[in-house]
Amino acid sequence: MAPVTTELTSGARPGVPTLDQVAVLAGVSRATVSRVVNESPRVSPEARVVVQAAIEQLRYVPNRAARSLVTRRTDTIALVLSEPNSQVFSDPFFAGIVHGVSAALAETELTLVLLTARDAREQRKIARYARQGHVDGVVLMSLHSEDLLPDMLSEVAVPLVLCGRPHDGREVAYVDADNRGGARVATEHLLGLGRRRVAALTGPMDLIAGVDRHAGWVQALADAGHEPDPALVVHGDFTEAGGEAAMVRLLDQAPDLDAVFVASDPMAVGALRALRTAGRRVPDDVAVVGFDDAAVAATCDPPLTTVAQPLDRMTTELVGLLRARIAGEAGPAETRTCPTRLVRRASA
Amino acid sequence: MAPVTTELTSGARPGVPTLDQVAVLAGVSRATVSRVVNESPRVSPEARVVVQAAIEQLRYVPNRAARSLVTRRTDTIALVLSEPNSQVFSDPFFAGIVHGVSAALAETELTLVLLTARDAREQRKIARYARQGHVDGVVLMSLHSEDLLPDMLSEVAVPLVLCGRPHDGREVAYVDADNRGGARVATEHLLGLGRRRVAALTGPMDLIAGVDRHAGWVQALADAGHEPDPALVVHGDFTEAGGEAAMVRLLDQAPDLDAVFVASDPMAVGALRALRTAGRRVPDDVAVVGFDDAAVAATCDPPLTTVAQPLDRMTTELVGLLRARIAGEAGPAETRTCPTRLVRRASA
DNA sequence: GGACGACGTGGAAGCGCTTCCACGCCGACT
DNA sequence: AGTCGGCGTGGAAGCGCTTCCACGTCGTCC
Repeated sequence: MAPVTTELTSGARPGVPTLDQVAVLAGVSRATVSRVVNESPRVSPEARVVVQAAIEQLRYVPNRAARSLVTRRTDTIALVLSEPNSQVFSDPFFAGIVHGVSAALAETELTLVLLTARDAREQRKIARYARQGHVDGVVLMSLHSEDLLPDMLSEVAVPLVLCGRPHDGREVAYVDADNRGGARVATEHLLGLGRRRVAALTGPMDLIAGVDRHAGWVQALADAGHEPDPALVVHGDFTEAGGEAAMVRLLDQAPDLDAVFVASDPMAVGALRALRTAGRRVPDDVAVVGFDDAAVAATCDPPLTTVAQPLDRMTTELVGLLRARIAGEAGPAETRTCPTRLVRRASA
Repeated sequence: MAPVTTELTSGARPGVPTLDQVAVLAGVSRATVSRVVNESPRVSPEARVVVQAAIEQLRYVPNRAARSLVTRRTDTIALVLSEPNSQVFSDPFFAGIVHGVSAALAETELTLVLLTARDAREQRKIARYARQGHVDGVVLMSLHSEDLLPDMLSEVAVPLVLCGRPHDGREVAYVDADNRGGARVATEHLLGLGRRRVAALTGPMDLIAGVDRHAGWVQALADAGHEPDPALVVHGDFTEAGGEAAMVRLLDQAPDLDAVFVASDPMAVGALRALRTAGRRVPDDVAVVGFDDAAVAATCDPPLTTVAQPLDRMTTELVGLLRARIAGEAGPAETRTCPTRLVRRASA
């Protein structure tokens, strides 16, 4: 009897044993094996031991497709990077978020998959992926203003948390740094140094972080009674090369600037280079504050005063919010805005 | 009749229609719908039209778990980054590979998931993930010498291609740049410039790219009749900060050096900074050649002469090899070594 | 004109798993 | 001593899909 069953079910993939085979070997039913695997309390200690031995011996691993077909769970969450510019992919902030989320998940049974979408076509592919039930939840980052993914994923009704607040103020769970507050503090620091012409080298204005950091700069200047001067702002793209080019333009537009708030550290590194090339000393002639507190901020020349984001906290919140939503415990659209902190170094 | 069936099977997830519902709506059997979905030729044009309309109307998407339970395919491949140092994650080379593989897959029905493993525990998690049948194939990159993943994945018997040749010369499919040749050409270029004391700032020696690039430098010097001088080599870690520190050490060990081959562009940027700080002019006092042809190589000061790797070609080969193996067409352990190219700029 | 393929279709089995339900066993009550 | 409840267990259904097989229904060939 038993051998027949074994042969029948093991034929196709000898390397991958099934529940049945474990059950046969352990001399119990499939139901019991399943209970042991899923740590149900309704199993006697003896049965548990026997089954575990059989699992060990066969090196049994449950088939995920079969399991998720019935449980409708996958124990997988996706981190979607919606970014046409592949260079931004190597931005230390993204790397930090990916690293942090991955670390926050390490202790759990959840697996992280990273998906990238460079255009509408790939966005659709990702929405389909989610719709097909490949993942239990999604974290969306680097959202551009006209991004379709939030809409598409809402429609799919998959648990969703954004990294960065949404552009349109829609009801959706998100975690963000206090970009506006951080930029304001950075600018106030520059003003406190006695600088009168504080420029801004912003990020892309279709990224909410770009918008908010710009807004923080505007606010600090306004609070200090400064007139807004369009010559003092140039928009960058968060890359080092972009930062250098933008700084060149800024020096051209406003040769009398004596300080600049740069919306990201990679851009600030580029800006430092442009300033050096232009013969401006940092911080003597031009004080510089960056944003991110990336590794490079501590090692560049001069070391960069910058705004640190609490990456650990952000990623923990991200994962917490998403898990709560997956568990169905979540209220509507919880949000978390994490405080930033000015890190003083030599550049300002 | 029909309504009953519909209700029975649609109960749980009203938003996600099943094959049955499509079949009922189209007035055909599930088998026929399945054939249409899978583009089988054995369907009449009329049936096809009707079914497609029903699919459209219901916004039907096949359930991946159910499908892969029977087909034993997932249409997903994993790119595994086995790297404890999270900073390396933002290395432009990795970003380029991820981007390229993702692009090469864009035209196919395959989805790319990115997995990272920082320690043995996470490596085991990934092996389990593969063993559970979540992916059809795996690309492994950034392999350290004592990495367990190649062994674990071979055991799982999942189609596998390495990005970078294996340390132990084992039989396994891989794609790699001609790191050794590139390093040799770079060093020969330095020698051709008349430099006599050509140092090497290597990558980590537990990464095969680090080993091979070092070997190329050694070979070029040997070919030119130079005695090996341990003072001329320092090991770095592929990061900018590491490159800077290593350059400082190198200048200390060999103050008379007049050229340096740096095994990666981020390190070269750090090295340039160290050289400037030390008051050495580039290329006048010290000529510098990097490796990667990262974006930063063109924009740094001075622009970096560097060795370009054919990323497009490498990622195309990677995907091609893996797909062939998944399809079962592959012979044993095919390999591809892609030629590199010296890009001349101002630093050497 | 009758047998024979080819072709499109539907029925049904089964992929590996979870979970509901029923069953039998035991100790603890009345 | 008889009944009851709890507990561990096995049987069986069913998750949504693919695919084998059998079954008409044609057009075609001798």
